[in-house]
Amino acid sequence: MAVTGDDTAATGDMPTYQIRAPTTGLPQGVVMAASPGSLHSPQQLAEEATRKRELRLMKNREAAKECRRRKKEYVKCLESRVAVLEVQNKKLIEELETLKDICSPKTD
DNA sequence: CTTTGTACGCGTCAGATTTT
DNA sequence: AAAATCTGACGCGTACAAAG
Repeated sequence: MAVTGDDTAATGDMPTYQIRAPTTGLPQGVVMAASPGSLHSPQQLAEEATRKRELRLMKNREAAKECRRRKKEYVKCLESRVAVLEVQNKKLIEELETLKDICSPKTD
């Protein structure tokens, strides 16, 4: 598969798929921590840390899904653009050949 | 039927980028 | 500057087709 570093950099065109969504709501019902000031025991602190980590993982999980979805869409866009350009290119080549024929000096 | 190769999606981490 | 968000890379599991 050979995955080596940057991709988009080569072409220099802005990856449209990385435009940010206006608002990122939490996936499922996520309750914020009860005011951090009210935590004391190492036990509670550990639980809080675990909760924070789980929340972060959960958010990142969703973010990754969304990121992949956008990228897939972006790739589809590029592919259809390629298809269009290929057709266009073919037509231009044909036209060029026709014009060449018309303009070529006759040998009689 | 089993093995092998390939494609795909997922969760996670680390680092870059953007927002506050 | 800190927090939040995004994304490339990696490893893992699953599905499926082709080969043996």
